[in-house]
Amino acid sequence: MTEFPEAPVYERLAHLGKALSAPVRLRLLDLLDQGECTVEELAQRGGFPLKNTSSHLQQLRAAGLVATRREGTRIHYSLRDSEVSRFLGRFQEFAEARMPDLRQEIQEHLGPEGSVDAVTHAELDGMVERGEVLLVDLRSAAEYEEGHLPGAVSVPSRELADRWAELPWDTTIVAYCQGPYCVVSPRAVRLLREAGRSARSLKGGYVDWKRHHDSADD
Amino acid sequence: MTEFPEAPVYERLAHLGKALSAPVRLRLLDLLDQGECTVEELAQRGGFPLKNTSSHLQQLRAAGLVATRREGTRIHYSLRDSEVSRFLGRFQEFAEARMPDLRQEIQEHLGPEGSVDAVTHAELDGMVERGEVLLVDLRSAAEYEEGHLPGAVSVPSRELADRWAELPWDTTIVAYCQGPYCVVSPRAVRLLREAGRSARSLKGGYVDWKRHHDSADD
DNA sequence: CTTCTATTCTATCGATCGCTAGATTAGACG
DNA sequence: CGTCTAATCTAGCGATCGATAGAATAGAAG
Repeated sequence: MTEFPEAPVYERLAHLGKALSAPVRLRLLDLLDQGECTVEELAQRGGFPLKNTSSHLQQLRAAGLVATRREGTRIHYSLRDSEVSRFLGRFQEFAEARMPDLRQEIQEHLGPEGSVDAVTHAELDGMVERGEVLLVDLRSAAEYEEGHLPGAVSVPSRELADRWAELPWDTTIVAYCQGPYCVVSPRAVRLLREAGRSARSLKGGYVDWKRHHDSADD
Repeated sequence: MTEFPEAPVYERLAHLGKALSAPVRLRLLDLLDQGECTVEELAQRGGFPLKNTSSHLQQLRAAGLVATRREGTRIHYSLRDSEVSRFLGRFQEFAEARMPDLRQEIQEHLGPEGSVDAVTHAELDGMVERGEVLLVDLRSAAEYEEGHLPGAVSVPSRELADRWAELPWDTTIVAYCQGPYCVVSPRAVRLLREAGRSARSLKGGYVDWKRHHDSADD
């Protein structure tokens, strides 16, 4: 390995880069941004093998990005503080801004409902003020309990197909799911539109909203 | 490799992390933050083999972090825009904030003159207003020409030992070098203090100053 | 103390990455 | 057109990393 005077400092800096250099770890961080989770929950939600997940989490811990809390036999992981969440937001924003293939990949992954058609935070604020919107939280009941947008109704995506008739017809539905790369809300919007409803997806999902609203408190 | 639904998106995001996961690349980015450079200059300043440097630079280019400009037979590299510089600043700040071993390493690397004793930007602004400071740029003449703090005098560190007597005795000397991890200015401050001068190092060096002053313009 | 569960530790394999050295391209100069 | 220089491309080696499976730990429950 090449040696240069400042090497020790840059090697430690590179630890942070390494922590952010594996797709699995980036996904885990986004999952943790939903709220505290056990290793098992993370493995299940992310679709990773358990042992693998554990190992990645420890790397994230070594980089100072996540914290652990023991409760009985379970270990709960969470982002170490809200700064981590904000940093992740900036990291993703920065990456999207200068990697054209990433932007394209996101477009393809989400479809138009999740990207170009999505409601921005500024738009949402205006719509909420004018009372012309119903916020629908598509995540699991557990995730909704951990925290959700003010005024949002919990309709887990699995139940949406059976329950969309309950939703009022006189307002636009703005649906959101976990985060900016989650396909759930774009899909739900497509379903609702096919049912003749006025529906849009919230840009960035819950995570992105939280990132912009944690700055003040916490 | 583990496959999960959002994998393609997170794989691309991980490209950015990978770009930031090698000490050499992080050093190159900081060097480029001084201004445009040819591959050869970078290799020389960083102390890396030329071919190695070229290869790393191309990875940075693939990640959208640096841009190239051809001029005759030489190729000049530079940060792609000032956003990159700001992002790097945040990356380093974030890493320092949550990796205790990194902070410690920096302390040891720079000594007290470069860390705890250093002048912050806010302090410097006040000192400049009151006219009680002489700014000394310790970098090479070429780097000084590329850009420097307003009012700074160029005294390349090699010449300092011969020229410190020229510097006025009635003001505090604030010396700066390339960046936050550069040992040049702390060393210079030590030398000047041993010569009975009132001297301090500028926290973060030229790069850090530039990062905070490019936000407005550019 | 034993048993059970959640998680981590250890060892191994294959893939990737960084470093090195030789061959090659792109442009400048005579 | 050949020659020179700067930089990149290619191939090979050793080190590291991620995935996997078996062994081991820490705490809860009996």
